[in-house]
Amino acid sequence: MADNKQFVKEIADMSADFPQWYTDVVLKTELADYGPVKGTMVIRPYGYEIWENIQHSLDRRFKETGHKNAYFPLLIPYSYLLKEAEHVEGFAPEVALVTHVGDTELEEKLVVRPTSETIICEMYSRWVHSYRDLPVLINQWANVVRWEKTTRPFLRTSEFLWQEGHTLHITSEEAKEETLKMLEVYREFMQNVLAIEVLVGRKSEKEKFAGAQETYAMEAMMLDGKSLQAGTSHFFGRNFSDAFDIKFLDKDGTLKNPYQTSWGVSTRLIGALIMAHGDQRGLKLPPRVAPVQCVIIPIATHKAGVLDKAYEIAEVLKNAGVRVEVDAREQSPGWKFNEWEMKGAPIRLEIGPRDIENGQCVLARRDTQEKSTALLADISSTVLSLLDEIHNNMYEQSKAFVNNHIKICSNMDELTTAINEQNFVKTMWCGCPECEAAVKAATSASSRVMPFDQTPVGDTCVYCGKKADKVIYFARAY
RNA sequence: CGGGGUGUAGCGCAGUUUGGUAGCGCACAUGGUUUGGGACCAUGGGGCCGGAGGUUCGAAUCCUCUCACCCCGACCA
Repeated sequence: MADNKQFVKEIADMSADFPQWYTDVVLKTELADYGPVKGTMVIRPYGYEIWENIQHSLDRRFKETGHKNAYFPLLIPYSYLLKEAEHVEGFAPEVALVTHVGDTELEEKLVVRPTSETIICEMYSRWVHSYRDLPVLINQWANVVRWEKTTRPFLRTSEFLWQEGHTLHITSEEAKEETLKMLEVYREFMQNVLAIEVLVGRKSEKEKFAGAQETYAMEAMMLDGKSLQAGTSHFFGRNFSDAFDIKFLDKDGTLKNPYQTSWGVSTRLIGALIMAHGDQRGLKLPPRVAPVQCVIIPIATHKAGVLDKAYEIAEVLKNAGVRVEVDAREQSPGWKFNEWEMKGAPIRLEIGPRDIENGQCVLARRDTQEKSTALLADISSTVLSLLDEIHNNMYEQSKAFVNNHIKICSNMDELTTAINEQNFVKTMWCGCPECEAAVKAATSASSRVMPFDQTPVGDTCVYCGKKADKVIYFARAY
């Protein structure tokens, strides 16, 4: 027991020092490590496999909604960035520039993409001529570079991996529909794959993407009550198609600019699932992205038949589609139990001589720490349904946590208290940027989203007290 | 970019006040005993103490300057 306490001490106390807990978990579970250049991160195999699972899962959804993947270049002429005014202003301070090749200075500087709107628009302008070419529904999986001043593994790194969808449409309505459709794809993915409850809605003018007409986002609540913007979907109107001269000849014989959207999620989602699901023992991975869904710990491996049985069970589970690993290392079973709990494997299967005699094994679930015995005869169906049960339980917990930490407030006193007590605040806002900024100045909580359900929770602005008709969430954010 | 903190073995730390041969725990290697919640014994390998300069007979320790990283703010996915 004393040893166990010492183990727990290896990870910072979650409630006392959440940021340090986060960093400890990332490093000790080998999700990632720091790169040699400030702000860069190495995604290690255990972390990368989570990303691959996220990718596969999302990619399938993108294709089901009619999108195709493509790949655009990393380097973009600097002049492209200048074409859309708000976009430049938003990104210029943090773009990395390539100015030299060897000793020779380039005629035109090149931008290492911070996002790909500009180059994609340039290419679209060459490809689109007729209404028959629309809609264009393209996604790319890529890395982008944003030279942020402060960084943290997965949450904010100088380079990160993401996907960015870029679509063109004939009508504004169709583009808006696409914007909301992809937001819903993300929301459904968060619920059914990452088991995270999110708040979705529209961003305020201040919080919207540089160059967008409307930005929609999903916000996930971390265990410290702070919000993490987990994905965005933008309606651009014709801002970019105008700036980049994308034109098509419509049925009526007139030249028009198409309407455009973009939407993206990044490796930040890995940060989200760490901070939405973890506990004092470390990671708690949602089963549908866990690299190892079921870890098999053989007990007393020196006894004849134990290891063979472990591999036999692994084979059965693998054939049933379970991501399974036999941990045959020469550590003690207890050591492995703790390590795999820290690494967040949803199910641990213990198999020893006693079990083999009885044709059973022990299953321990990570989410509740409960242990049960299961018959080997139908182990795959037991494990599969337990994985689903764990997923459902984790999602329900996430949902309950969010609901318990949303406070409806009608004035600044209530809001300040609620924010300081690590809650999201649901309140009314008059819509003016001054009130929004004032709330942030007073509490460091920023506006997150205006939910689609605008059922009023009051009728006066939380800051100025004047008549207000917008329901909005405020929270401290990552 | 402001405020705070930390750099000594792979990890966690002691040693710095008061200068005098670089230590402890874990991990690692070998052999043996163990194995159902972080096993034990024995032996062993591993460091020019973040870097540069200075003071000194002598610097992990004192002085100056730097660099890196972490945290909290401001800015952003």
